[in-house]
Amino acid sequence: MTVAMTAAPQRFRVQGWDPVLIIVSLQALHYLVLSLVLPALVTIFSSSDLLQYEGGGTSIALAMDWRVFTGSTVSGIAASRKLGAGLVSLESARSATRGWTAAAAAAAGELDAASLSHGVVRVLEYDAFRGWAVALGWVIASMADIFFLYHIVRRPTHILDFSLTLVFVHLILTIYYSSSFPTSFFFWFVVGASSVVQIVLAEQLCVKREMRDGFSLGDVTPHLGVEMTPRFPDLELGQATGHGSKQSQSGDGTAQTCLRKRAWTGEEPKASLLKRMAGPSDLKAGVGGKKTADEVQRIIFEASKGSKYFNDQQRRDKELEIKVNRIKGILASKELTAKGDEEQKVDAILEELAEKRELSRVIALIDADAFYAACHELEDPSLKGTAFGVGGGMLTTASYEARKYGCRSAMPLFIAKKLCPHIKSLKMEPDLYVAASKKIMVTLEKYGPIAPASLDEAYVDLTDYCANQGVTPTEAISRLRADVQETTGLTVSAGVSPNKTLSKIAADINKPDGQFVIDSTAEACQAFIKGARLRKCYGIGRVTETLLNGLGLETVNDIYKYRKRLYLVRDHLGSSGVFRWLLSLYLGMGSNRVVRAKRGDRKTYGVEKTFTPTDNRDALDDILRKVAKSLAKDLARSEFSGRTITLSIKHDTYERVTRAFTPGKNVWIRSYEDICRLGLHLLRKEMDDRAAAIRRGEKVKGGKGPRIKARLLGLRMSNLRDDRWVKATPSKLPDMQLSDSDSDMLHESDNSDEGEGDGWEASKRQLEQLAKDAEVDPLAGDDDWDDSHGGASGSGTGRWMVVDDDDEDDVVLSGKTRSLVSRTSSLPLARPTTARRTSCSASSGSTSTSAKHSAPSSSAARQHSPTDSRASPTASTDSRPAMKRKTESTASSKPVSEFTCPVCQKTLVGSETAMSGHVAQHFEMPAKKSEKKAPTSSVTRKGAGKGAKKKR
DNA sequence: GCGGATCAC
DNA sequence: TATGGTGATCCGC
Ligand SMILES: Nc1ccn([C@H]2C[C@H](O)[C@@H](COP(=O)(O)OP(=O)(O)OP(=O)(O)O)O2)c(=O)n1
Repeated sequence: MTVAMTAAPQRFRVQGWDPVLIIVSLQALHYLVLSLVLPALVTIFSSSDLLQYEGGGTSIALAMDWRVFTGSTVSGIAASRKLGAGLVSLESARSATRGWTAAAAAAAGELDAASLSHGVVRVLEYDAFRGWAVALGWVIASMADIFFLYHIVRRPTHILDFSLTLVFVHLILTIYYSSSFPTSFFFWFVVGASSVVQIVLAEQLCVKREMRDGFSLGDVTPHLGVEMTPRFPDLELGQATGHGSKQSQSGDGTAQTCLRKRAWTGEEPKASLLKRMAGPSDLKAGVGGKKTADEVQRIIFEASKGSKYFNDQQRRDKELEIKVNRIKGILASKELTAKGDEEQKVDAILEELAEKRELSRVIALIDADAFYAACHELEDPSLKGTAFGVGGGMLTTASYEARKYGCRSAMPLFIAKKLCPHIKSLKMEPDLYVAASKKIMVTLEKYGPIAPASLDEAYVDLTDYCANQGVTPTEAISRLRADVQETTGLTVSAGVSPNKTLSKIAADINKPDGQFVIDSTAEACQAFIKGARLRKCYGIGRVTETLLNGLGLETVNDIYKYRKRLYLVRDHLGSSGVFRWLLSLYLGMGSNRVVRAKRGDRKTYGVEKTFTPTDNRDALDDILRKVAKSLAKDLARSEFSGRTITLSIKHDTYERVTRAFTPGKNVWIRSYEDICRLGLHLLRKEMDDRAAAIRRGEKVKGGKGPRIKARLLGLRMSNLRDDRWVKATPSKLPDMQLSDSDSDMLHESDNSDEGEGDGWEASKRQLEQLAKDAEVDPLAGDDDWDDSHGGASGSGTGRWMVVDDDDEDDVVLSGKTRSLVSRTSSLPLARPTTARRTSCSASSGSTSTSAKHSAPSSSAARQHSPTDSRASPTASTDSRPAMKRKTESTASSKPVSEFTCPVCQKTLVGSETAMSGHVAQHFEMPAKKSEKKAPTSSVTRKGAGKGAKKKR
C-alpha cells in the first residue's frame, strides 16, 4: 500500500498517464483510510464486552466483508420485532466461514440455545451499532477519496470512470472475501449513495480547478496526458452498396483508410480540443496524401495555441465536458433502478414508427462541389487544379486541390497558408454565386418540384419524372447531373432515396461529382444508414455528437445498440421528441416533403461586422452606425419592417451576448435612423449595465475590464412584417413606425423624460394596448410530423438566396435546423419537427397578428404539396400544412398621422416616423428605474408553449 | 419576449 | 498578429 502510494506520484510525472496504476493507488488509499477509520469507529460505537467476540476492532473483515453492513441495521431492526426474521438474518451470517463472522455464528448459537428474546435484542443492537459504524467508515473513506481523485485523476471526465471502477473492484473483492453476493439493501444504499456524492463533488472540484487554472500545454501534469480517441477507420456508411447503385465519376477512391502513426508524441492536447480546432472537417485530408490528418491537426494546433480564440475554444471544451459528465451521471443513476424491460419498450416504439415508413417518393439532394470555388473556376478556368480558397481572412470554402493539404471551410487564411503555402485566396463575389445558383435551380426544376436548402443545395422530388419518363432513379439522377453540368458548367453530387434525411447523407458519399442511390425498400434504407457516423446526420453537430459519444454511441446503428441507455435518459435529451427523432433516424426514416420557401418565410434580417477589437466608444458607435445603415438598406430593398431589434456583441474574448428590444406590438422599425438610434441605445445600455454589474462584483462576459472591448457588433431585426403585403392590404391596424426623417424631435424630447422613471413601461403598455385589435385565432394545425431539413425554411446563406416566385433577389431558403441541445443539461436536440408549431401555437395570439401579416404566404404555400402523389398519407413525412389560418386580421380605425406619445403624453402631428423618433428618444433615457420594474411587470407569461409542443 | 446555445452552409 | 457572415430553432426563464 505504502509502496503504491509513494510510487504513484513519481510515475505520473515521469510517464504520464497510467490508468491501472491510478486505480490501484486509489484502491489502496481507500482501504488505507478504511483501515484507519473503522477500528476507531467500531471501538467507539461498540461496547467492549461484545467486541471481544470478534477479536477486537481491527479485523480486516471490517473493511472487506460486506456483511458487516448488514448484520443488522436494516434487517436487524426489523428482526428485533419479529423473532423469525432475526433468525433468518443470523442464519445467513452463520454460513460464513472466516474472520469475525465466527463471532456472529457464535451469537447465533447463543440465540438458538437461549432463545430468549432479551438475548436476541441485545445481539441485534450490537450489530446495528456496528453496521452503522462501518457504514459511516465507508462514507468517510469515500469522502477522502474525493481528495485523492482530485489530486490523482484530475480530469473531470475521468472522475466518474475511476470512481465507479473503485466501487466495482471493491465489489469483486468483497464477493470473493465473503464468498457471497451482497444482498443487503443497506450495503448497496450506503455504497451507492456515497459514490454518487463522491462523483458529484469530485467532478465539481476538478471542473472548478480547470476553469481556474486553465489548461496549460506546457504543463506536464498527468491530467494533460494523453487521451487519444483512436481514429476509427472511417466506416462512413457500411457497404450499403449492395442495395444502392453506385456510380462515381471521379476516379479517386477515397475509401482507403490507412492507419497513421502519430505524427508527434509527447504531450498532446486533448483529442476533443484538437478536433474542435480542426473543425468539422473529416480530416481524411489529402486523398492525394499531401498531408496526413495528424499533420493537419498538429499544424492547426500549433498555429492556434495561445490565441484568444484558442482560449475560448478551451473554455467551450470544458463546458462540454461538464455536460457529458452530467448526462453520464444521469445514465449511471438511472441504470441502478432500471427495470429491464426498457429495450422491449423501445422496440415497441420502433415498430410503431416503422409503420409510418414512407417509400413512395424518390427524393434527391443535389449539392454543388466546392461551390464558391467552382464558381470562380468558371470565371477563370486557369484556376482549375490550383489550390485556392474563397474569402479573405477566413475561408468560406477551398478548392479540391487545396483540400488535399487540409484546407477547409471556416478555416482562417493564415492557417491555410501554413498547411498549403501556395494557396491563393480570392475575394468573395456573392453575385457570382447567386447567379450560378439560379441557373442550377432552373435546371433542377425541369425534373420536379424543388426546395433549395442553400445557394448550392436543393432537394428535388423525382417521383413524377421517373414515372413519366419510365426511368429508374439512377438514370434520372444521372441525367439531371449531366444536365446541370452542361447548362452551368458546375459539377454536382447527388444522393437519392425515399426521403431527405437519407439523400442528404448519400450525397456526401461519392462527393466530388458523384452520386449514390438508395433503393426504395425499408431494408436498403436501414442498411444504408446503420453504418453512418452520427455526425454525418443533419442536425447532429459537434456538441450532440460528443454527448452521444459520451453515452457510448458512435454510429447510427449504436442508437439501436444502446437504445436502453437512450431510453433511460430520454427525458434529459432536450425535449422528449429527440428520443423518437433518433429512433426514426436509426430506421432511416425522414421527411420527404419538397416545398419551396416563400418570401414570407424569412424571419429575420441581420448584419454583423467583425473588426479589430477596440474599447473605444466612439469607434464602436461608428461601426454600429455602419451596421445599421447596411441593415436599413437590406430592409428597404426587400420591403420588410420589424418589431424587434437585437444587438449582438462579440467580446474580445469571443464571448457573445445579445440584447434585444421591442418597442411595441405595432411599432415597426425600418428606417436607418430608428435602427441606429435603438441600436446605439442598446449598446450604451449594455455598457452601463455591464459596468454596474462589475461594480457590484458580478461576473460578466468579456473579461474584467470596465469597458467593453468588442471584436464584432451586429444588429438583427425580427418579428418581421411584409410591407408589400401591408401596402396591398387597404386597412389594417394602427400602424406606427419609428421612423426617420424628422430629427427635430430629438431635442425637445430630451428633457421630458427625466421625470418618468417608468416611461419605458408606460410606453410599452400603451403601445400594447393600442395594438390590441386584430383577432387571430388558435391554430388548427395539429399533429405534424417532423421535417428536419429541407421542408421550408432553413439554414444556409440566407442573404442571397432566391425565394420562390417574384424573381426578387432576395434570399430565403428552406430547411430548418433544429438544434439539439437543451441548454441546461443534457443532450441537445430538438426535435426536427415542427418549427412552426412553436411559432404559431406557442406564441401568444397577439403576436400572431403580426405573424399573419408577415407570412401570408406560408400557409397558402403548402396546400399544394403532396396532393399529387397520393401515396403519402400519414407518412413520416410532414406532409401537412400545419396551420391554416384564414381570418385575416381585422381592421382598426385610426388614421395615421396623429399620435399621443405614450410616454410624455404630448400630441404629435406629422409623419409616423416623427412619432417613432420621438418615442425612441425616451428610450435613450434612464435605464435605472425602468429597469427595476421591467422584469417583473412586463409582459405576460404563458405556459402553453411547452405543452403544446411536447405533446404530439 | 429575451438570451444563450447549437447547427448549417 | 491573426479565426467570418447569415439565418433558424429550441429551451428555460
Ligand atoms: N462555414 C461555411 C460553409 C460553407 N459556406 C459556403 C461556401 C461553400 O462553397 C458553400 C457550400 O457549402 P458546402 O458545405 O456545400 O461545401 P462546398 O460546396 O464548398 O464543398 P463540398 O460540398 O464539395 O464539400 O457555402 C460558407 O460560407 N461558410
